[in-house]
Amino acid sequence: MSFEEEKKILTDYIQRNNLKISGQKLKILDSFLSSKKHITAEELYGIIKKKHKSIGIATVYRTLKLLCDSGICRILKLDDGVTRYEALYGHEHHDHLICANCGKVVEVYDKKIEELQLKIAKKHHFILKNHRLDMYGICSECKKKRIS
Amino acid sequence: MSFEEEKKILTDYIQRNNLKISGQKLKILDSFLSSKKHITAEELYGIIKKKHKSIGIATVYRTLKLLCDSGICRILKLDDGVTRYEALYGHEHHDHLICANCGKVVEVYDKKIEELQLKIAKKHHFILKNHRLDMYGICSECKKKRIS
DNA sequence: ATACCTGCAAATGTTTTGCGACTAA
DNA sequence: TTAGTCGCAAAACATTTGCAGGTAT
Repeated sequence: MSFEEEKKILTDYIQRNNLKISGQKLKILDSFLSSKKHITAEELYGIIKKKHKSIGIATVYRTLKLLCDSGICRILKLDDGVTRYEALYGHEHHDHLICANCGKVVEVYDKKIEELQLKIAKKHHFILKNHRLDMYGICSECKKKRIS
Repeated sequence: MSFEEEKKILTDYIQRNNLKISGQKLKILDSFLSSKKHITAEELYGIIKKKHKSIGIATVYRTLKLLCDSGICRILKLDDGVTRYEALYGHEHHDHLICANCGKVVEVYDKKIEELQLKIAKKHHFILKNHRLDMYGICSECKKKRIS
């Protein structure tokens, strides 16, 4: 896989902010983009460590923060309390439908809900920047298993 | 202030589960209900410690968990990463409009949004249990101060 | 009496930071 | 050359747990 577009976003951001590119940053970016959605720092660290044994977890944390700052990903906190990171580029805004039993996450989008949020914000004189809508329920598979 | 209703909920829950009432639990309940909304364990601990110097923070955590279990409050995690607790009794469901600059939280409710969520869940064959909608923006005061 | 509860301190788990050596620009 | 970066270990936090003594039922 090649992630030229994200790489460009990152290097542009790095140059604009007088930072420096490095093999570690690119490797972390690559592993992050190749990974499943909603990955934790520890999970990503585990993946990268296989190829690049000497890397430190501090570098993973530092780079994930950099990726967020540059707009490549965003932080996602669900109710389990662990911080996860979600790729943003080429990934339209969406909300989450989460199975409270098996943890499955479905990404959903509803234009009307988005509009209603803008309306609410306007009513309260807020300039809406972003939002998070996480819906918790029981998915059909878990429902069948009668676990709930 | 008296919080007889919440006290009853708690003592009922305690009796049903063969637990024991204690001065600490009641003091923590009282301080929690008297406090501002969306309090953290540390903040609550600070408040209680003024009156009841010997209390331990472990007891605060244990009691907040008990309050959640008994339905008096619920956990609320915003993007700042700290766990907050929100009173539920006499407090209908609502969503949050949060100022990304000053941290102000406005509680909002929109029936249509609630309905649309049920519809989305249904479409994906989920039984919706609950949800969290947090909208982040800039409030009118901060907007005026041109901080954003 | 018997569980449960408490405060304390230690343990845990996650994320951040200080540091000396290293490296990109 | 000179910042920024790295890996490491230590520190910083938030939260949980083990324990020995105390307390409600």
